[in-house]
Amino acid sequence: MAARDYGQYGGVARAVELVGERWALLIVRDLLVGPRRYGELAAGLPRIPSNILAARLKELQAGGIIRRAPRSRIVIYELTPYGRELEPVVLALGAWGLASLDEPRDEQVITADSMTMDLRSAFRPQIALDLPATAYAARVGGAELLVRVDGPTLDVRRGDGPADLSFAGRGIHRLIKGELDAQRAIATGEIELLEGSGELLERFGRTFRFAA
Amino acid sequence: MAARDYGQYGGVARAVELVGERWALLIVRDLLVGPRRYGELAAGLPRIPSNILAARLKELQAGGIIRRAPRSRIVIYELTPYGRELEPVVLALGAWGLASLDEPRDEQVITADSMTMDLRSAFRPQIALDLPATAYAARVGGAELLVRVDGPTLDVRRGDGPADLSFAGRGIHRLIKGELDAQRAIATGEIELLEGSGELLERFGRTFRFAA
DNA sequence: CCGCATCCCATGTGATACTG
DNA sequence: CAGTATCACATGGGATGCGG
Repeated sequence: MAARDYGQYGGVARAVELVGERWALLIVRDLLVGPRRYGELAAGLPRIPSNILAARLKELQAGGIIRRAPRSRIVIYELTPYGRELEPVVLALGAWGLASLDEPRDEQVITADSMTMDLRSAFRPQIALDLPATAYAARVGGAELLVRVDGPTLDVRRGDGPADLSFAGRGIHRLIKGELDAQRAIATGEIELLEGSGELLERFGRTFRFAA
Repeated sequence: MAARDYGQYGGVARAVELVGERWALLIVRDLLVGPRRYGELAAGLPRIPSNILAARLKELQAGGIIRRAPRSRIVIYELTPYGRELEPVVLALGAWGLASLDEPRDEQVITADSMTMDLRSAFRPQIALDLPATAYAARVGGAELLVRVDGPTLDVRRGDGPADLSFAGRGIHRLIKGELDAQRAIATGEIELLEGSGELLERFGRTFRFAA
């Protein structure tokens, strides 16, 4: 049950003993978006076997990374303060991984929490500072996100709502990476504009951009 | 042979598919210190089975993270530019892991490369800026490191050499974490002063400090 | 030697089924 | 809903072998 150890004494070895097991960092990623129930985690990690999810949750608790939310009638998992300190790690890892993403395969899902963290990884506060506050509604796969940018602050939440620009499509990551121009994305149908102007999609592309 | 995938399209999932397998990040950690031969990697990862090391090296090559150094008669592994972009990730992960390190168990080894990255994780350039240039020689376990701090720059290399302070002992991490005061470390023998003053050990402790 | 490849067994993982 | 139980299978660990 205890994570297998590497026989080394050092920061990186200790870290991978705590969160290096398969699925562990994806659980942490989703919990960085917010506290989640067991079933929500399972839904956000469609291919994780339930016994593995249960085992990881125990290990992460034993490691002091997550805990069951106290004084809550239902079971809710949340990060401890120490677990929350993984945020820069996960954001950096996500940014690094974004760089080598190619086009999504049909079998690959894009979940709300995953997309949320990708947007956080790619968000450029300095750029957003000079742009007017904007609300975007994005639909990708089954996930609906409401993305509010206001100066240097970013707020992403699930669900729908009023937005300046509403769009859908699985080409969002490639737009963020600069591989896909906003105009072309609309022209080829890789991104479908539901409401709002193409200019706002360009603004989105400037606000969220993977910095090589 | 291809890393098992998670069925998700996103930055973090992609990243853990590339470097999430057991031992992979420790190999990257050591290669961040410098190019290494197969045998050097094996020596720096004492408990890795040779077949696993061979498998990981292939996977990391396939992922574009490492390569065999070109125009070299002997086999040398080094990071690609993309692999080198993992440095902030590994440093952040190392710093996070340092926070939950307790005392080293006897069976745990401290390797030169591991210690080097821990020092990089804990180095505080702003603090060092106001301190005189100093050379430290540290011996911990079997590893000998020559640590040169000059203003905001840090240089760590293996081996011995002239130093202002020379010390040994397995208590260095706890000194860095502030759990152990320099005076006490000397008094209890957790750190043995070979050459130089206790004041220099305090300077070391201020220069390398894990920032919670 | 160095850079792996093979073999065998223990352990971890994945799919499915099941329970309080 | 929140997990256990079970079992087939893939992967990891340790020892050993082997060609260049």
